[in-house]
Amino acid sequence: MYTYEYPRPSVTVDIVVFGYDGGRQLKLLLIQRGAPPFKGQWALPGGFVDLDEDLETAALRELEEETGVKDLFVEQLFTFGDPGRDPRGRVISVAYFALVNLQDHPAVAASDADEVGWYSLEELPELAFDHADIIEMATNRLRAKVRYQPIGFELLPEKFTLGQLQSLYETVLNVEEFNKRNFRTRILRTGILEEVGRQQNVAHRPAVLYSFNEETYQRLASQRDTGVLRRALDFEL
Amino acid sequence: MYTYEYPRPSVTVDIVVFGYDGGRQLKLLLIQRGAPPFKGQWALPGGFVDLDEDLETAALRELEEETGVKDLFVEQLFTFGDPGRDPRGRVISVAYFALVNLQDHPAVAASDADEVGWYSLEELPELAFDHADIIEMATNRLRAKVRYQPIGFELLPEKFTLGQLQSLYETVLNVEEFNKRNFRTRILRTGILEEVGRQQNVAHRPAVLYSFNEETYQRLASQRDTGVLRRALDFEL
DNA sequence: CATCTTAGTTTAAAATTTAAACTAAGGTAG
DNA sequence: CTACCTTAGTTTAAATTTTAAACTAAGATG
Repeated sequence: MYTYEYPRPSVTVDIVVFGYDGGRQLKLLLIQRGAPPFKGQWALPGGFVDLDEDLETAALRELEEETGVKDLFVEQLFTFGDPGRDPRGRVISVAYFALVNLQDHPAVAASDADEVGWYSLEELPELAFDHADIIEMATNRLRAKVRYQPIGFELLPEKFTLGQLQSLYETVLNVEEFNKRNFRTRILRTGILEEVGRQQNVAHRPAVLYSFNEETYQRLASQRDTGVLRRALDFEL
Repeated sequence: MYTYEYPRPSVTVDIVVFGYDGGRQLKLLLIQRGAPPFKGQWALPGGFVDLDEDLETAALRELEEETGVKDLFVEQLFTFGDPGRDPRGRVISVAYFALVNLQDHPAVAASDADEVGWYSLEELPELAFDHADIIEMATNRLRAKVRYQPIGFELLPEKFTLGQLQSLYETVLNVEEFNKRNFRTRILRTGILEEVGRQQNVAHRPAVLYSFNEETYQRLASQRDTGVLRRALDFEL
């Protein structure tokens, strides 16, 4: 038992993981709760923060324990602290936002006796706690961020074509179709893509494969020259 | 005394308040700590969250208690939770980011026996805890945000001239001088400014006074038409 | 070898951005 | 009352960027 002079809240982490499989829908990683409260309902992966553990570490640990997913892009989203958001008492949750490509992280090893699943963002089940709010904020963040930081690459496999990249942007931004020529020109102009080969065995002209050049990106970003990126990623809607 | 089955961290809020007085430097609101740890050193306003109180409410309450400043623009910045960031034990701090104009919130009523002061952002004293990191992140957020959201208005008095607005942007972004004609054209094109009179008793041609039109802004922002704003606020550096 | 599908280019018209030279409106000093 | 100082604000033409049409390219398949 632990005793303190003043009352203290519990602190948890929750993690919103977006996945992309090349289709027209983004996916979201959810677990089915095996214990009360909200037993049987779907929720975000997450759990209590250990006292000697960094917040981001806690989020990644809980994610791996509950879903087997690891090695992915992650950043802090927002801290949800409404009194009353958790029926067990005052629970403050630091929410994280993560991106992963489903090719490289396909199977999800269920553990901790909870079910795990990838849900289409447009067809989510009823969610526990205030997790619907957290997901809404994460979705807004993704849509905003994709327009000024090259985070889209986190959702694609190591090597990808410009067509795949364009489909991803169209999916994230929920847009019918961008102008192909201009998408190509804008993206390539930034210099953050690197040619790394060609498609094999496709029943049409094989596309050039690209990979994301982190080095060039860091140079652009640090030079305060983010205008190049912003202008390139700022598609007409 | 309060007893729990598992150990719990303490949760605090800290608030980074930027002020602007028309000069070439942004100001930051700091308090001098009256109690250990870091007694006598300067720090951000902040304190412990009450158990039945919203996080933002806690930040605003602590700010008013410690500095007398209230009624200002505020948003969540980031949650700092490194084990070891506070010598008293595990303390997780939800940091907030705030903007205020110094004309309307000039005097700062010291209370709680601490000293209070506005410091130039370029000449900060040594700071307690990890508050230097928090301030650095807040400054980056301000510089990034000013380019795609019209938050600059929060730092100016109700009525202002285009010259004042331009000076503010030059100060925030640390830029010598923007092109006057283009600044004017871009800002006015958005329609978020409203003419509300003229300067009086100035030794030169009196400028038109403007105020921020929240309604137009909301309309633009909700229409997903944020490109108008981004393009207008995206100054060449 | 014709045909299908997706990849990728060239380019001219339209739109926007840039910045130079200019005019305007007050106060102040003599 | 007039010349002059300071800052406000405009007009506009040249330079640049964006847009989107019509086109060519490359491989697989039957």
